[in-house]
Amino acid sequence: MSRAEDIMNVANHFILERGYSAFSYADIAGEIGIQKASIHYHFPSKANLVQSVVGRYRQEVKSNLAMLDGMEGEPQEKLEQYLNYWETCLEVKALDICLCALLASEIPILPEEVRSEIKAHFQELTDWFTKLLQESKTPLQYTASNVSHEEMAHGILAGIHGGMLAARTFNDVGQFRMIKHQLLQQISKVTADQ
Amino acid sequence: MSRAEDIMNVANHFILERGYSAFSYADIAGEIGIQKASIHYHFPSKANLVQSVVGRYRQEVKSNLAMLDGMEGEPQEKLEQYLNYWETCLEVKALDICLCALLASEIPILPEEVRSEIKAHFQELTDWFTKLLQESKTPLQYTASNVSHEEMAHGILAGIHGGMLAARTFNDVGQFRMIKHQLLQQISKVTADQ
DNA sequence: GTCTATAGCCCGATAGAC
DNA sequence: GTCTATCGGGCTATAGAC
Repeated sequence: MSRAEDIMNVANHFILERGYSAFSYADIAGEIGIQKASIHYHFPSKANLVQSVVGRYRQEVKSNLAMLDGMEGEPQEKLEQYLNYWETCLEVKALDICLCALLASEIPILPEEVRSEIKAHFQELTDWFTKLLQESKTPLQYTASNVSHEEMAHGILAGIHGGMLAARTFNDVGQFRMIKHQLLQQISKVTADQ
Repeated sequence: MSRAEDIMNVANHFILERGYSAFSYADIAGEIGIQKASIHYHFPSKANLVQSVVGRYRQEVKSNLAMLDGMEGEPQEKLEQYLNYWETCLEVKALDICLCALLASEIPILPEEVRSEIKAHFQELTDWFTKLLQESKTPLQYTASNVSHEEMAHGILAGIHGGMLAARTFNDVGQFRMIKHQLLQQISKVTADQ
């Protein structure tokens, strides 16, 4: 693995732990065992480093969503897989939430390059949720309640982000599982006994 | 208004804008027109200052919830009023979200005094939502979907927090309004034509 | 590519005059 | 209560040797 990738991996970890403004080149250098100046050789500025880390994260998410798109299965099952993915991440380490959700709270002080990456990521996820919901051939619970596909997609994104923050705050994945269950019920099929 | 209150007001503003680690005594001093040392006279440490600001915020929320408790009206109407309150805050200024929701993303690096205030606030809000939902005499939409009162309460909190972050990220209250509508539909009464 | 050294600035916090 | 002055440390970023 290249040194640049080492740096991005460690940076990713420290951003999740401390946020944009509270992690430093010194943190990364100390963890890898190099000097701060060496990081500047690979990533000239902090804005550049974080943009690279977020860009890499976005690519990873995109390829995961494309993989789900290529699979058999109903739309709700794909959404469930996405939720399961994050549940597993939180089980391994409560710190491990969506990089963009974490950085979003620092929006006003982020460099513009990073801010636009975060917005684009949220937009992509919402579009993906919306497309999935539209693809469903049978009516889902929320459609009976005067909630549009787009509103539900935004509701899913907000629920996931809020649930991640709650799980992290209490160091308890159960907080996320409750949101997951509630969201999955909303997008479940309407059946006769309901 | 006392000097200590001035300081807390300005601190509140800068925390919402920059978060815990990126706001400074110098920011506050500059805004008010005093010296950094004067702030240390009123609030010995940064942890102490932020705990005071969060404590004051929690008191304010508590008294608002108590006011809603004392009013006539169905449980859903009280929840709607709470959502309307935040919608108005966001309309005035997209920065103005829940202080604890904002600080929650910095949980791992916050001083323990602040961390426990945030947890306690989330717990109080969730308890209030749960109590309201239990009080409803008629079945609500979510109860038809195998979602418990407690799960719905957590879903409301997560939705509000995620919605606030989205509205702030895009500087667009519409992002919050969609969540509000979706949540209100879930807690609306089950009627014959649905 | 990595190092040492350092510039230039910001930080929280304290001492002590007034 | 507010000030000036300062301590000891952090930060991003750069210059230049190797």
